[in-house]
Amino acid sequence: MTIDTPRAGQPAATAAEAVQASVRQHISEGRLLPGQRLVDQALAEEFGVSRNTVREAMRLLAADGLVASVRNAGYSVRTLTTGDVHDIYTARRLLETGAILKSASAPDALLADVDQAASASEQHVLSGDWNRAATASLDFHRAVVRMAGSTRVDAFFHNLVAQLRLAFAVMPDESAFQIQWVGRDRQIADLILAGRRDEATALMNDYLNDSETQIIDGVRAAERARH
Amino acid sequence: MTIDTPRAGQPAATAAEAVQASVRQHISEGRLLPGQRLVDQALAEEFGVSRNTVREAMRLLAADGLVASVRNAGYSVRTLTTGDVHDIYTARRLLETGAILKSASAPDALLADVDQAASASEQHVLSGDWNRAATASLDFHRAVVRMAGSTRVDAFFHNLVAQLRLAFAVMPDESAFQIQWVGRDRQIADLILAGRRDEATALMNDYLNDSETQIIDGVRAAERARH
DNA sequence: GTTGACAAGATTGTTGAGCAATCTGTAGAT
DNA sequence: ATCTACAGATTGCTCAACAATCTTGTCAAC
Repeated sequence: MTIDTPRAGQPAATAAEAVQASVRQHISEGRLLPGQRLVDQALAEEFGVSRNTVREAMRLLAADGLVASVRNAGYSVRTLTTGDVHDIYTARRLLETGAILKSASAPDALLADVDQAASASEQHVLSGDWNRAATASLDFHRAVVRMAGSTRVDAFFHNLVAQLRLAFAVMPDESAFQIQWVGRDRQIADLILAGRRDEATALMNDYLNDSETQIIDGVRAAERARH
Repeated sequence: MTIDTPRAGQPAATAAEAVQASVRQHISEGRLLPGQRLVDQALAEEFGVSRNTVREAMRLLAADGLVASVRNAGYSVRTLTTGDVHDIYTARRLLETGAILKSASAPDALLADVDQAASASEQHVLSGDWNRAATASLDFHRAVVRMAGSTRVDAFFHNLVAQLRLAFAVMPDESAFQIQWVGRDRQIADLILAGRRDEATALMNDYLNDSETQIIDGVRAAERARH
């Protein structure tokens, strides 16, 4: 692992935040796989910071649920159980369908974001880049949740999605898994924009149920393979 | 401030977590008021731990939104703006009404918890203890959200409520503010238990709107009083 | 009286070394 | 094969120190 150049958006005010952001990004991009151990001494040397600084970053990541910690034994990239996946999808159903129902009172700009995110996702599929398509699809869902109008809910959902990526990483064929959703994103977006909210929520529920089923199968297979 | 004896439930595995839990509790109970500065050197001495340990606790509290931090200037108990209050109530409307709609598929035990929490709240009003009544009322709302069936949503809502307490603290007459809700909690609980979910969500929405209005007025008054 | 510049103090951000507690894995004894 | 004891690894935490930066108080200029 190497130190990332600070992202343009957030200049990473402190060293601990830079470490946190970098490790989080590595996890999101699948460069750090679930179960991977994170030894603070080693991280400190790689990032060129002190152990205390790494520890602060690890604590924050652990609070976010991305890193598991066992006292006096070590940190590691979290491995999600099937129970975790179900919990995350239960939360997604609540937030995403709820946000659709509240879309009646959402400002036009947020509706436009939803439309745009669905289109961006389609573009990446056409150009065959499933990895970007997957990211764009998640951005679409974040745009949906943003319609609810709460920055705190946005942040929570953002973290939920980051955790979900831990499960994506263990899917046997992630490209085939990811590509199938894009068309459904478009359908949901159209129903939202048309104001047909009940149909949109129904479709969203189907989507989430199907996605959950597949991921739980994948996680279960990975669990068995580990033993 | 003094060091709390570790709570029975969670033995506070590490020193940093003990500090975090203690400061959080002090904030919840109104012993630390919004704007109060939290100097790590001073906290370290009071808790008998090192500065680094206090810093880790402050970072976690800042991530939770309970503590504000300005680089090289200091930590302080967060002061909520009217925008923050609105954001929190927008989140509450989404989560609480959504949870009620999902109560159809909630296990009986969780419904029983909702009933019990509403009753406990009433009891404390009868015995005139508005402070406990307020806590019990919030517990009722947490029980409602728990019906949604996601531990991650529970934790998020728990934190949301903790932030809201920052606003309660600046209400001119908190006892009068708190007592008025208890009867409505009971009504909502009865509608949920009767399976009249649409009426329950409508009543919940009214409740949250009224509560938001009053708190925003209180926060606005406190803002003016500060200048 | 208000404004602005400047210096002094306070506080955080971070480092680096060090020690105790505890987990993990290994080698040996039964 | 199972259990035990030991050694190594890793975390949790402390302490002292220094640089960067924010805040406050002072003083002069307008």
